[in-house]
Amino acid sequence: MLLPLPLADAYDYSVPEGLDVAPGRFVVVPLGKRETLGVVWGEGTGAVAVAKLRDVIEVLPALPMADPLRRFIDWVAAYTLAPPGAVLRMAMSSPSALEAPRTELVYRPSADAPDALKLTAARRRVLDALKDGPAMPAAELAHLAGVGTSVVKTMAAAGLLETVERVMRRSFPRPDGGRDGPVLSPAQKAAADGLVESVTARAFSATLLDGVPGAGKTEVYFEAVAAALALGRQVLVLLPEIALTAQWLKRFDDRFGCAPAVWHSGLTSLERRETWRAIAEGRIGVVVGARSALFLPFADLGLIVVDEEHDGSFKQEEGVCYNARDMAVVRARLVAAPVLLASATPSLESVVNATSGRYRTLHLPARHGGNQLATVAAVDLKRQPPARGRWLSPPVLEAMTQTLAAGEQTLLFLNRRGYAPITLCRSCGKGIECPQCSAWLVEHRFRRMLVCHHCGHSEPPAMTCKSCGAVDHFVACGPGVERLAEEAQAAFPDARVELFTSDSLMNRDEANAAIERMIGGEIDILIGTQMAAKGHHFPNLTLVAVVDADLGLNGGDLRAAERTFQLLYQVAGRAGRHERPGRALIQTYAPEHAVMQALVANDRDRFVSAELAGRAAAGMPPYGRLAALIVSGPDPAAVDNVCAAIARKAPHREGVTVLGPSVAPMALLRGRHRRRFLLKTGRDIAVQPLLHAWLGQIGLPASVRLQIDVDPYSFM
DNA sequence: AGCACGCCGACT
DNA sequence: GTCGGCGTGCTC
Repeated sequence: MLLPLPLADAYDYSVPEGLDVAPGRFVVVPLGKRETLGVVWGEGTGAVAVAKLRDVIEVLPALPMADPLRRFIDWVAAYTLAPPGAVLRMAMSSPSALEAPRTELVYRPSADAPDALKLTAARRRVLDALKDGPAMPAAELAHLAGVGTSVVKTMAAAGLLETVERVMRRSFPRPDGGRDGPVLSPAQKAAADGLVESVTARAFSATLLDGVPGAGKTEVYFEAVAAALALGRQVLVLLPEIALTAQWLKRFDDRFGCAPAVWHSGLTSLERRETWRAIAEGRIGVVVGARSALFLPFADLGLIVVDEEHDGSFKQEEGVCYNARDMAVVRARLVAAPVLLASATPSLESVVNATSGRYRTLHLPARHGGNQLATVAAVDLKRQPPARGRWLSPPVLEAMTQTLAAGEQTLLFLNRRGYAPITLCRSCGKGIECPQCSAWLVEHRFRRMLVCHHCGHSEPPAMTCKSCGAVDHFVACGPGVERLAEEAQAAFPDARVELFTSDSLMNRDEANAAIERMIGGEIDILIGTQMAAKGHHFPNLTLVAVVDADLGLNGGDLRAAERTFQLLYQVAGRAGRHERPGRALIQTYAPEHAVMQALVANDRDRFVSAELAGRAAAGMPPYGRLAALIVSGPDPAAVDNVCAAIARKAPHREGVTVLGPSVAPMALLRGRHRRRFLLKTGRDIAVQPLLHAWLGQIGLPASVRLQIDVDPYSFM
């Protein structure tokens, strides 16, 4: 039995006579003093003494976990070096879905109905209400017939009605794949035909759909969704959580006549349970979800779409470290279904897979007469700096003035929440730090709090400096979106300025309302973090200003340039997506940087080739493999001891380099001191056996954790 | 992940 | 004298 716990292996149990424990069955087993759920994984190994084995308590009536999903769990565990049970846990995210579903009593006329003439008027109305209709619960029936429930109950007692127990299930509307889609351009049509073909082939294939913003990628993959629905198969669409917006759902509804099932962290336990079950029973046609949806128990998965496939949020960096984009390809292979990766700025990994022929590529050029790409210009902050203590440069202010005068909208993009990223004491020069992390506390004026963006610690702003005791000597340094809003409002007192961040908009409804206000023209200047930049189309938005384009380039990690390019390309693409031409202004201290040059020249491909050449020369992904080891614990000395042991046993092999230990950029996180190793190997070396052999020899004190991140995305 | 066991500080 | 804090270790 595999238990959804971070145990090294499956556990063996004895099976009492008469229990059906076919592989995949969900079971309840004893574990220590408690009971836990598990899944039958296969025959026991015999490694545990028979005397130690305990009996399976119960086999649950739930549908068994399908073979491809079990193989997927094993595959992910083997690849990420996570305990298989930890991966299983992600596939059992709604344990209550395994319990026997709740039932209700419903009433229908009994077969031997007596002479209707002998009935009272009330009783006749009850029978009329049931005529030709479905059986229904007493309350509903009584309401419909205009009687009390006691009439229904006595009729049942008298044998006029009979009761049936019916399982209560939430019903999900079936998206209609047969509806006519929009008229596609010839290029869209060609791409859509290619995708439909791979869906009907009912075989594994991987396709990269590469198209500029506004080229109509969604419409194209909706054709593939329709084809899968026509075959009666299920579809999974993975989106970055932030891009799962009301606008996306509306487009889906317009195309298929109803909403898809959604899967994300915000669902209630009831929603999770009903959705999970309906997916397992094949009653749901399309699921749109964040990365965790990859582990849902699809009955008959016929297509996986990973939209915005380059997005870093597909990478999970805690617990089981996996990249949902890559694992989606694996899952598709195991269920023999096609997978589609879509992006306007494909990841370098996908670009290489496409050019090597592992993925098929479909290109979507910009549509004729359709959306014009914004013209992008860099503002050199060395030559045209903002006024002291301000963050908007003269060219940006000038462009905003013109845009306002034209009655059009501006987006100021700054990927920094809060008022100011650092608060300094003017007297001693020290910044206010998080007590648990090596990070500055960020001032949030909106919430009147100092907040750590890494661990969630927050404290009210103090008057006295903890370092030197100076009173009221604090000064906010650097811009956050809240401060930018203040500046924009001061510069344009008559403009309607609004903040669009996860702090100012507490939930989905508030965010949707803000989007509606923006679309409805009730906002002149929108100020936002990447939340505002992803997945929204604002028809009257014609100016985008990137306030600090260099932000993502600092730190200089492997993907800094790639990430910055992808983000800014996407942000710039927000401007002028309809009839109006748009422009994007990018404030930077490094206008000569390859990222800025590529953005200004709108030359994505040249940037990608240059970046790939650099990666190839350095033996970095996608041309080499990386694995990160993060050693952490509350006691730095204990952490260093473990690091020393790891370093001593480091493999010495051709094509294998071990870097570290080094103090992690986030040297302290949630009170744990952190050190990092980086294992770098050639593409042809399997890192898992290497890591297994290496780290298997390391003994860990209980307080020290060793996290393995195969294919790391960030380097914090 | 739970849950117990175990060894050191403030309470009836 | 105990209650209880969470570090450490085990569960087929």
